[in-house]
This record gives sequence, structure tokens and C-alpha cells, in this order.
Amino acid sequence: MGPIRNLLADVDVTEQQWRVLRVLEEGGPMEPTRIAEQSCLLLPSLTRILQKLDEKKLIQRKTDKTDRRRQIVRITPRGSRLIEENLDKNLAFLEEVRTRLGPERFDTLLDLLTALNQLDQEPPEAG
Amino acid sequence: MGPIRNLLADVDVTEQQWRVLRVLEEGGPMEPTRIAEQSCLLLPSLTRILQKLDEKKLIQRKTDKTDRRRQIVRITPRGSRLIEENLDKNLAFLEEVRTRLGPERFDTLLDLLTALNQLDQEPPEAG
DNA sequence: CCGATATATTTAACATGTTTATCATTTTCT
DNA sequence: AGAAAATGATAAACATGTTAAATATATCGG
Repeated sequence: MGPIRNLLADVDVTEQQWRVLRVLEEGGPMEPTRIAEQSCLLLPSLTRILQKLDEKKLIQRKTDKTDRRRQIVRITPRGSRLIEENLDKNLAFLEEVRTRLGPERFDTLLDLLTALNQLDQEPPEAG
Repeated sequence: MGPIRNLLADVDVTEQQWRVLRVLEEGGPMEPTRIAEQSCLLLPSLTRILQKLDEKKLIQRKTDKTDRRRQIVRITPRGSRLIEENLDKNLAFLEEVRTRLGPERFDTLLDLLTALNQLDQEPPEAG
């Protein structure tokens, strides 16, 4: 992922911050708990990341009116612009990796990783 | 990896520290640079890990006589005993994951990850 | 032999991973 | 209603990931 980190470093965001921004861009405003699920981050990490993104004015947060424990996070226009300006290069790199590894093997890898990740959610066999 | 971390936490070592110990146990005394390669760790991380392992008396270090920039790291008897006492449980967990994911799929996953890792070492196609 | 380079390791600084604890708010149960 | 349990988010503490810089030693070229 080095090349991706380099791309993102130019615009002063980390891989994880980028991932959070993309989740918000594609999924719309949502709560930290759901962001964490979708970006594969634990809440304590996400808390710090949201603080950084907030300082950089790439997201906004407001507490939910009906449940004041919750908050709603939304990406700012500035955040959207950052994504728009860098998404192509990121996807291009991903495609390059997919090509170099072999498209079928690449897709298989993603499937297997997803399956492995699922194992953690399921209970282990009772036998 | 949660379950493995729990096992290791009982004997006060982290996953990475465990990995370094296993590399030393299987590969014999060697330099930090080679440990880093074999345990997939960057040198700055390894430096700290070796310091911790040294404090715990699980490894010993001495500077190489012919090249005083280098050092030779070796596992102590105490370190070997720690591995001996925990290796079975670790391998058992690995086998459980392999079974739950499906042995063929598991092996395929390892192959693909290795191939992906190789990509980083190779130069990208010049086209 | 000496200065420029290269190599092995460490340090520094900042971000995240991970576990446990805490805080505020809400829900549940009686 | 009110105490207890649950939930969403944050804080704290420690370990590692990552990049850049620093240190020490060794090697190379003239």
C-alpha cells in the first residue's frame, strides 16, 4: 500500500482517514458505530480519526436529537472534493495490483479475506 | 487473531514478540535485519520489540566482532521454554481456522497473500 | 590515508491497533 | 418513578506501523 500512502500523504490524509471519508461519501451521513463497521476500524481508533478529520474540516458532527448518546457524522464539501480529486488515482493503483496479481486470483483473494473475516463474527462449531 | 492474542497475553508476550521468538527458535541466532525480513516487521518496530524481549530475558544480544555495526540476537533458554509451552495451543488454533475456512481455501489464501507480498518486492512492469 | 558513501541499527514523531475503563444517556424491569 | 443494566462514544495506556532523521561503523575511490 506504500504507493497509495504516498498519494494520500500529498493531500495530508492517512489510509484510514481516506477510508472513513469514502464510507461517508458513499453511505451518506451516519453514526460512528456504523462507520467503524464499514471501514473495519475499532471505535477507539475511529474516535481519534474523526477528531483529526474534524480539525481538517473534512467532516462535520452533530449529536442526534432523539438520542443524545449518538452523533451523526457527515462529510463536508471540502471532504467530497478531496475524494473527487484523488479517487481516480487510487482506483488506478488498485487496478494495477489486480492486473499484476492476475484478476481471477485477485478476486479470489478478496473472497477469501471476506470469508476469513466472517469467521470471526460466527460462533465456532460447538463440537 | 483475538484468541491467539489472549493465549499469548497470559504469558505476557504480544503477537509480534511471539513471532520474533519463533523466528529465532527456528532459524537460530541472527541479525536484526534478517529477523525483520522473516517476521515481516520494519526495523524501527523490531528495535523496540527486541528491547522488550531483552528486558524480559527472552533473548540476548551481542555485537558482532568482525563488524561492530551488526549484532547477533539469540533466544535464551527461558525464551525457548516459553515457545515450547505455548506452541501446541497456537498451532491448534491455526488448524481450527484452517478447518473452519476449509483447508483448500486456507492454503489458497496463504498462497495468494504470499504472491501479493512478492509484488511489492518486484519492480512494476515498465510499460 | 582520507573524505565521500554505504550499511546496520537506533531514535523521534506521529498515527493507528488493542484492551480496559469511564462518561453520558437511554432502556429495562419492577 | 427509580435503580440496574445496556448502549454510544470517549479516554487512557501501552504496543506497533510508518516515515524521516540521526548514529555508529565500515567500505570505496582517489
